[in-house]
Amino acid sequence: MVPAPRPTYSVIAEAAGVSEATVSRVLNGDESVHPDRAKRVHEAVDKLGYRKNRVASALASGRSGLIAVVIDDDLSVFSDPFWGTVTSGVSRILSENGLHTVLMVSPVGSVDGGVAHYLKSGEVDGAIFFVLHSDALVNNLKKSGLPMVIAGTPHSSLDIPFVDTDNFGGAYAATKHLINQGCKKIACITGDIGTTAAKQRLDGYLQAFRETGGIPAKGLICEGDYSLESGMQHARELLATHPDVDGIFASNDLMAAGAVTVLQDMGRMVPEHVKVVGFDDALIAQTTRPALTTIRQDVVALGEAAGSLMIAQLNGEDVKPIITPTELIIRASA
Amino acid sequence: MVPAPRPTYSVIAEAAGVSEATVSRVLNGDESVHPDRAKRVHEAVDKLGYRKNRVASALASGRSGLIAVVIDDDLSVFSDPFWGTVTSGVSRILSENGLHTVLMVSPVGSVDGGVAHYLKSGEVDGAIFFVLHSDALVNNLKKSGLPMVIAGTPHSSLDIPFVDTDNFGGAYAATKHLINQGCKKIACITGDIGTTAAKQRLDGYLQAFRETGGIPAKGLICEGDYSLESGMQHARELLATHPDVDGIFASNDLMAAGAVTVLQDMGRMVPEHVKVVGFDDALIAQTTRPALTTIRQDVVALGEAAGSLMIAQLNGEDVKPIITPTELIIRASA
DNA sequence: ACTACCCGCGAAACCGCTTTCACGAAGTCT
DNA sequence: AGACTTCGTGAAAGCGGTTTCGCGGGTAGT
Repeated sequence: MVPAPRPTYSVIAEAAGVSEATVSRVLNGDESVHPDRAKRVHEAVDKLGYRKNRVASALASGRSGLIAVVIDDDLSVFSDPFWGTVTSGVSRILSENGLHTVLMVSPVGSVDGGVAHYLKSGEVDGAIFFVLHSDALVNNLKKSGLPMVIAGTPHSSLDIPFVDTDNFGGAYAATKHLINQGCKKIACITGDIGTTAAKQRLDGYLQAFRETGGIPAKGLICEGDYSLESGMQHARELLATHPDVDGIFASNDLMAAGAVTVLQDMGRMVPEHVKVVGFDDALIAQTTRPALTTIRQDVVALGEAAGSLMIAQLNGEDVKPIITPTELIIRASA
Repeated sequence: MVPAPRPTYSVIAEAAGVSEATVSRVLNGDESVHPDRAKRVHEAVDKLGYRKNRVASALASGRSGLIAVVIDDDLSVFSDPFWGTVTSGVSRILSENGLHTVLMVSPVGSVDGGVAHYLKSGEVDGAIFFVLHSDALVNNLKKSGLPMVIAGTPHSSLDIPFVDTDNFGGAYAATKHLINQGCKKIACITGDIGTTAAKQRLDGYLQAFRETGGIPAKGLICEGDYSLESGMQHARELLATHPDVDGIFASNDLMAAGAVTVLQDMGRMVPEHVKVVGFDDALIAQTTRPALTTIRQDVVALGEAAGSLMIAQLNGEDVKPIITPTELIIRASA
């Protein structure tokens, strides 16, 4: 079966009794067309069920209406609901602006892999990166003039707009909360320290600590990797080296949950003996027993911020980094 | 700064001393070009760093190399890591075949919303749907001849290829396991029964039950909605109406976790008094105490299956639905 | 040796839309 | 009233590939 051939400008133009150029003007919102003619065009479009061929449009105008979302798959990040949610936020904002999201889940390390080629091929109008470990690709692409936005704080200070959660402030608030709850010996389980988020959260913890006048004892800071297992492992070590630890700030909920499990297995009660605060307010924060006190980040808002930064850029506006606020969610664990 | 203008066929053709037509042939793998000339073309391409403009190519050939992945956002599905993972599987397979993934997160109910328009606009070569509640859009699009794949079993029997987990078999295995463990009174907390997955899992439960010669007592089957809360709520009801329940099969891990929490709060021990089996082998299955016995589905494989079905279809091959197997993971809860 | 094919290749049409350019009509200024 | 703008519009030239068509030369058949 041959799908009904779609009408083109030429048939619309004929039906409306105008030229193709005028059809184009009307359909692209050019104000200078006489209202009567514009109306005729719109009628023809409706009547014939015309839909613009975006590929042809892209070729002629040089704008594809496509924005790439590049997710580094080194860590199979995408199975983390966090990124899925960010992506859906991005996608929503973009589609509200007539743009579409091209998803690229791929290792991003290389400066001339498939992703790089694609981005340079001119098929997309911009790219949003979920950057974790390396800025190499982004840095390299900067020269090409492609509009870019980074979700997450970049490592080097490229002057590329980025969006990020207030990691520092959140971690600070979390630690402060532990202090206010009377904790004297507060440990920190960091995330993968190769990520800027982990560093910033550690800094927030340190800042709160510093304000108490003290310095974290050796061994109170352990480097985890955001996984459940690392939370468990470090909780075990902590208990061994610092049996009197009475507060733990973990850089994400998963590690916090792991720590809670271990603490309980080792006979410590949460929050009576040890208080625990996580980060993210992921689902697991609610399902852990006791439910986790944590730092909520508005993930959808983060995605939307990334999307709107991209749109502002395409409109030639000046853009500044956006840091989205966090919120302390107090539950049972601290 | 003007980005360096990219070379086009005409400069490649000139550099290689052939016509543009020949360049096109070489670059598209047409065998009929003399090896010497082909070599000259390749050399020119390498030397000049030529990259094909995919938009122009798409316009001329009618193939855009883009596949849409359409996710119904009625339920903010995308925050479920499940779909993120499926998507990354799809994306991987597609990009291995030179195709790109266009993500559309949007309510899909309407037959002529933005998504529908886009898909009909010819900008994509195919579409993969994550279908939950309604086949309306897919059904409508079928007429357009667009190659489609459905992830999840469709409600009506459109003859559109789909991929799905073996929901029936998994649920059957789960229930069977409970029976083998000596459970006499086994309840089922279903998922949102408007989804085919929930129905199939219920059927699997019923089948296993039937083979014991019995029929589930009134009230042993409760309709949940895949949420933690609904798991908790139905567990409470079950305990009230059937205090002697000794086994629960929940249609996903989240509800299973909810049920476990309630059981424990009500003084029942898991698995001693009541055994619980979930479905999915989500992260929460590992963090729940006791850890959940569950049915694992290979989510990445599901995505890859969807991608390969699409590719087969584009190649004009005959395609049949793919059902990916499940696996019983025995942990502590049953 | 002559017609019939086949093969590799270039010329040119074409994909459907955007945008520049120039033209005629209408409006403005002196 | 004549010269100068301004404004709306259509003709046409692209955008950068793909694909059809047909030509010239070599091979095959009789």
